[in-house]
Amino acid sequence: MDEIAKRAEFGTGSLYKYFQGKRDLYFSLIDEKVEEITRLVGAELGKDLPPIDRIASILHLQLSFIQKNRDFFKIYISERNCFQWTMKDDLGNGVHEKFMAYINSLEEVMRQGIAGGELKVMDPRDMAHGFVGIVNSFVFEWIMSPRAYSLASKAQTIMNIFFKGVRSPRTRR
Amino acid sequence: MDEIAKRAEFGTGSLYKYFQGKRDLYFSLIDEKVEEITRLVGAELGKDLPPIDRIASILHLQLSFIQKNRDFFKIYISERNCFQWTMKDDLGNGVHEKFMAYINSLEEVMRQGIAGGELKVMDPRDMAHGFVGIVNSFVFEWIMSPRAYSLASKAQTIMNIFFKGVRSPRTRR
DNA sequence: TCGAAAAATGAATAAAAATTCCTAAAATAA
DNA sequence: TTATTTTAGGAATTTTTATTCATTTTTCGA
Repeated sequence: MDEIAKRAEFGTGSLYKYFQGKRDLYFSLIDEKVEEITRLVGAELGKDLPPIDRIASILHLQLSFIQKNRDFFKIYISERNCFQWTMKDDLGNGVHEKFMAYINSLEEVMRQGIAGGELKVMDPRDMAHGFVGIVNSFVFEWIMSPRAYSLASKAQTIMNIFFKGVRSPRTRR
Repeated sequence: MDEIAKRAEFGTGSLYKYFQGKRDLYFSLIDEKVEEITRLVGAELGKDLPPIDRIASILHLQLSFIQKNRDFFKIYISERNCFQWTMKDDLGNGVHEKFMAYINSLEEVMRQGIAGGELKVMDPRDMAHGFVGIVNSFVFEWIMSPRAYSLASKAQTIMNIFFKGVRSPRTRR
């Protein structure tokens, strides 16, 4: 808290005027950003697009948001998986709930894609998990790396793997 | 440390006979398990199999290992992404290096698959990242959930998404 | 069985870090 | 301008938790 106060050019005690305590401060920051990306994705979902384009546009949205907020995502990624916090009380729970809401929206998009015949008949929740998994992995790699490339440039690769798979067509019976 | 000692039925001080300190204890445990799975995967890579079967068998190996060590992976998953530790010193670094070695092996398998024509021509590193991403996502979901299903049962789904993608064939031009 | 060496113990210590709270500064109203 | 309320500051306090170390217990060879 001393260090945060110093960097923010505040007195240590002043932090406690704005936040209940350390955890509250921490989760307020997380929540603010999560709220922001949630709103953006929500707006995108409002548009009437074919499922595949919808997924593509959500993907672009996310990648560019992450690229613009790289320091935040360094924290968020580790947070999302940190059970110590997540489990303990409702502060962490809120973040987890927003992530679940996101998965649910994705699942719904997948369901529409299946209904419309654009996507294979498969559990839409599994599809959603597969998708976020691929995305997370590229995001994680990008954050860890010395960032010599643009994250957004991976969008096409992600789409290709997720929609078309990596197996060569000529091996298909 | 007091709590660990209590649960392990040791005196607090005794822990310091076996470990340098808290971090050393922690990473020793992580390292032990990571070593174990690394050995198993290494043995599997030694076998002479076609790339796709190879990936399938590594996947099965991993999923059943994770299923058998669920409490450990609860910790490991959050660890792998926790920059606070990872960055700080060489204890955490060791774990990260072993993960990278795993990615490198996967990349090599992908490369062979491309050379043999079974897999599409695509950056093999991207392929490797896509694969671990999908796997991680299902593992994460399984660990978080009340575990009403077997993790190993997701193997086929993972293989399908990764190799064949989710787009319905009939939409392909 | 005895005695020396090794191992275990946990209360005491030290270090780190969160929170409080009293004082000082700033803002606002009369 | 002065009085009053509100906000900021940071040293002091409290809490937490890792580590130490003097003491006890166990082990094991003679």
